[in-house]
Amino acid sequence: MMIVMISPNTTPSTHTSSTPSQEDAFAWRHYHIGRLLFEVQRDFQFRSLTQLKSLGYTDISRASISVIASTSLGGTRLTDIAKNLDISKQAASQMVKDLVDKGYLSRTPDPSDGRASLVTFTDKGQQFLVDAKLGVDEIEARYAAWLGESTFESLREVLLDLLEHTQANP
Amino acid sequence: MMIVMISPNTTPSTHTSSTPSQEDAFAWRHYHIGRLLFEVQRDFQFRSLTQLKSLGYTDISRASISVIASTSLGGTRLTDIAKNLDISKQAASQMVKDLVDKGYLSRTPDPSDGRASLVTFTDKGQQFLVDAKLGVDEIEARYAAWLGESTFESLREVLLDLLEHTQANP
DNA sequence: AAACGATAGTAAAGTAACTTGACTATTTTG
DNA sequence: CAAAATAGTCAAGTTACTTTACTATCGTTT
Repeated sequence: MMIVMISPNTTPSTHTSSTPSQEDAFAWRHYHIGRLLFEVQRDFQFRSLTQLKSLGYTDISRASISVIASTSLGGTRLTDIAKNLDISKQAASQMVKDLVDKGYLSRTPDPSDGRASLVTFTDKGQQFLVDAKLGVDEIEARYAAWLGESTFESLREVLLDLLEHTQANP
Repeated sequence: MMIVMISPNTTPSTHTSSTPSQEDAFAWRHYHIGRLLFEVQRDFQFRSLTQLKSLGYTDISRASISVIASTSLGGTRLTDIAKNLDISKQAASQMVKDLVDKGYLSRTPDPSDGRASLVTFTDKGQQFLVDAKLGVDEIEARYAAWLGESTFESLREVLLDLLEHTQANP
């Protein structure tokens, strides 16, 4: 499979004709890949959270979402959540406790290890996932409309490819 | 100008042959654009912070970087930093105070407005920007090596294009 | 089988990065 | 010029963490 992405048809930003200023030497600050990723990611997060609030999920924060995203339907150990989010076990414990109190998650003893317990979704938690997908789909449709369907899908694949490399080379 | 990005040559993930499970209905969780952006962005942030620490910048946090990124060389008002980061003026004030105490930023009265002051870079702050670029360049080179130069540059342009749309449609 | 180090998790206290509410000093608007 | 808006501060509270110290279970070694 080969997906071809045509980049936006902008004129190259050579900056040669305009008045040179001190800022030019630091123009990279505004266009480096980390910043672009950050800004776009933040836009997505904002839109998603706004949608969730409009659906009545007013008790869900960014941190909550990151914990929920680290929890798989089959159940996930606290330690694995902590590792995945790169936070301490205590921090993960507190966030999970909060989401258990709010009714989205629950904890059951791990049958294969007496020390561990598995964090799982409650019915409410699974319903949250279903509802969250509505917002995600809407945002993706919006992005796809802006970029074009094929460019958007290619963006997804390139990010996935990049992610595989980053995970293989920590 | 037209840049063509060839997506990674992966087999399409149809998931048709493997054992269907409850997880399949929620597989979108792992591949939606928000998550991919988040994970890649976090990788970038981690590598950048690691590099900065190795250069001796042990007093710079993620939040510090976001404030520094919101400050322009010509000087930026506190209010604008707050708006840009979508945090309260008080939070921005505290973060700026911290970076002033650490010697990266300074505040000068705004000649055009008696209420306002401009946040600017000290020499140490400008040196930080120069040093930070080293890490950014290194990470970008790494990403480009993984993706291919043209795909990487196209990724940058697509993100920039997307960002323009998100900013135009808040 | 007892001892030992590693692992899963908790408890409690402290810190970083915020928010909210109340306020002052300027500036802009009508 | 009065009124409303804006730029910023002060103080107190909250969220999302970290650090230090600890218990319980597990796997391994001898």
